[in-house]
Amino acid sequence: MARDDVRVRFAPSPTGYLHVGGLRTALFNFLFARKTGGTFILRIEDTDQKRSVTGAVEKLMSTLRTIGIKDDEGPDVGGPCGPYIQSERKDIYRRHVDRLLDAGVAYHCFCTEERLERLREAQRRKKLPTMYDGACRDLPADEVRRRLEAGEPSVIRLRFPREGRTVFDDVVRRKVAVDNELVDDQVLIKTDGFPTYHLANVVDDHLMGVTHVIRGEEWLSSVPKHIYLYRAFGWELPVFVHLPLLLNPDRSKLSKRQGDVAVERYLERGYLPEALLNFIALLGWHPADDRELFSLEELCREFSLDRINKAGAVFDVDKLNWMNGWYIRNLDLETVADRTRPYFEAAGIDVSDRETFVKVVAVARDYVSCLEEMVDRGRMFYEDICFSDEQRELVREEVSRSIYTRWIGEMEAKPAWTREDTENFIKQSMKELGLKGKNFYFPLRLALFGNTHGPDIPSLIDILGPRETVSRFRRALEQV
RNA sequence: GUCCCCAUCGUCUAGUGGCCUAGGACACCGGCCUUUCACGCCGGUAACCGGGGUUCGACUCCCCGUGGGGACGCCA
Repeated sequence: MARDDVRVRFAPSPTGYLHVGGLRTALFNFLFARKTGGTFILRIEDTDQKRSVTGAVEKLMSTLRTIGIKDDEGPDVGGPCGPYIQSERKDIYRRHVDRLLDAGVAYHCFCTEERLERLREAQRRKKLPTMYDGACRDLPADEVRRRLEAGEPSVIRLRFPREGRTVFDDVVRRKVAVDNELVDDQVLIKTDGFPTYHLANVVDDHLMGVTHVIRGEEWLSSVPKHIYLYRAFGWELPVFVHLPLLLNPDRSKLSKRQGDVAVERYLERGYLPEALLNFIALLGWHPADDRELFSLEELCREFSLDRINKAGAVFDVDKLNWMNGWYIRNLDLETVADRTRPYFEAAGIDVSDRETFVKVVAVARDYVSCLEEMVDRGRMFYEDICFSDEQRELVREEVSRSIYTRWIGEMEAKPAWTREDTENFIKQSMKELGLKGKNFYFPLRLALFGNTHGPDIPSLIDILGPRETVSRFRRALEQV
């Protein structure tokens, strides 16, 4: 299977955002191209004018770019098979459908949408399969010509054979068979002159030299139509690879209604491209061993079509959160700081003191599963602490006040204060005040950090610096 | 309703007839580490949908059920 002329494509429709299922399809295509040394094509399927959203193509490409999936050919980088936007290829489809018309493989249909709707309704009532009844399938040629010339709205349908059986191979499901009589006369060209997915997809895949069609399982049942088109044109079939669906927690097809499906939403909240890609690669695919932390380069090396799963996969946000947290904790600290910075700035926090900010990130990253959460784990280093009633009670206790007073005295007496000084004085003051454990540490952390739980005291004082530390003790002492 | 596809812990999955007393990861529970929480480390609970075959032997192969999903649009 390892051919060096592999050509695959990701062909999204520009709906305004990138669906996580789409990202998975894009990723698998990309990985297969990289693995085989093939070409990854990006093609925009915008043949539905009603669904077209302005700016969606640019947004889609920018999302793909930030996530690290780069196309070898596409609307942005060009290539020998352009244009890569289907709305700019209208005449190509028109030319091809004429060939089908001439060969009698397609026909004009004048049925109105209302008639079709009534037809389907009647079929449903009679518990029959819902499909076109072929009313216009055998219209006399002169009648067709007359109605066309009269300007009557029409579509062009595929004249699908009514007997026989279509059997085809799929890399994931092996053999799939469908009785031809159950395959509908699919509309190829709509009233507005635009092609439907089925026509555009087959024509473009052939013209663009696509060797492997890797896409979601929702397309499996329309493969017979596509195969019939390939044969009608006299073209070689691509290899079909239908990926298992991504599912909601209730196991229905992953949809907006049950959580976030827009990749942009995850990116906004600080899910790292590394984590998103790693996580999504494991949905429907598994490496040969038990590893599950992979960089994109490693995925490119390990990926193979024969380890793709058949069953649908639930998109488990819990595991994504764990994996994203893992990346936040294990990626280079400076890199994480760079990527975290915009979140603090958006919250109006001045983090221009880089050295301090990196320290904040270093302690905060142990607590979060996405970058957005870093702000709540780090803002107390930049903002005045606000105590709850319960916390204020602890701060006001005599022991607490004695700790603060003792520390202020010690720190003000010393011109410089190091981390080592903190460590030493913790021991010393504990002994002096006769305190230990939580009785000592909770009041201390509360005054400095605003919470009894959190990073260790030396880290807190290291980040705050002696001046701010002393002033926080004073503020604690002022609590009434 | 019709057709197609699928079926191992709650979830993602390993498993291609004996290596399975069914492995890993997330989540959950417990322990350790630690001044606390978190991180980390260690351990635990937890699954082969059911019934028939085939076979010396089935999680693995076949059939039938059952369950789930997808498609059935002049959407992709």
